Amino acid sequence: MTEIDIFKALSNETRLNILKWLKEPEKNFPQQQAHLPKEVSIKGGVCVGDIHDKVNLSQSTVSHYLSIMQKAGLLEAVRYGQWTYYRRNEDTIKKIAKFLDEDI
Amino acid sequence: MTEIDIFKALSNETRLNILKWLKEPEKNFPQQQAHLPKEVSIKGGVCVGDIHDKVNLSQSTVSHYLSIMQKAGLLEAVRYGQWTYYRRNEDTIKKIAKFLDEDI
DNA sequence: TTGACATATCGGTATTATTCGATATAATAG
DNA sequence: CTATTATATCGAATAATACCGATATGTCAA
Repeated sequence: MTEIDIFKALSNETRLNILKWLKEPEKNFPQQQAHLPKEVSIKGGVCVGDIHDKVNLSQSTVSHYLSIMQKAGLLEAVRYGQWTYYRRNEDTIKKIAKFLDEDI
Repeated sequence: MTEIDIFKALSNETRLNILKWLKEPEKNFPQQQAHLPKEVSIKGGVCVGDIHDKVNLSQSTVSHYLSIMQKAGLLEAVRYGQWTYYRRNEDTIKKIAKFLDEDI
């Protein structure tokens, strides 16, 4: 989870798109959280399948990309039943924006 | 010169270091601009050889790295005689910081 | 307990990045 | 002109990344 890993994770169009889409999950994933019961909410989280549906890549590639972004700290994963919900990790995103602004 | 190219250029320790060093050229390159006559000044610029001296990589690799950063828009090159002086392109650096802050 | 679904991982191939030494080019100094 | 110095480019080896399809794992429902 170094700056280098973060920049590497950002060096790909699809991964950048996913990060952008997750800024407005309700808008970009209308079917969002359909699997979750009423009383459970994973704020900002979208499951792998829904992300996969928006991307013209195989399921394994999407899963791999999400894991790259998670390892870089850009996303966090919350498992609910058979689904994994990914959402932005705003802390890291802020941190790297600050790094770029102040240290580079 | 897309955001992707910029993030790729930033995804390398040496290149990141060069960018940081060029923030304070006088401090990091004491021999700086020794080849330039008194009346010529390339503000913030450091020649390839001086950068090469600070890096444990071959001359061809350093030259290649500088060209990657230039193509990404992070650096600009000014030729003076047989030397090429590279300096930061603050416009692009600001632009990418803003992009990360606002669009990601 | 079996089947179906969601996700992760594995093993492979194709492309791209890293890095080098050798050589080409360009400018200067004699 | 020629030798020297600075930088760029070329060609090649190795490592990393981008994908894929197949399979494993984990969860739920019947």
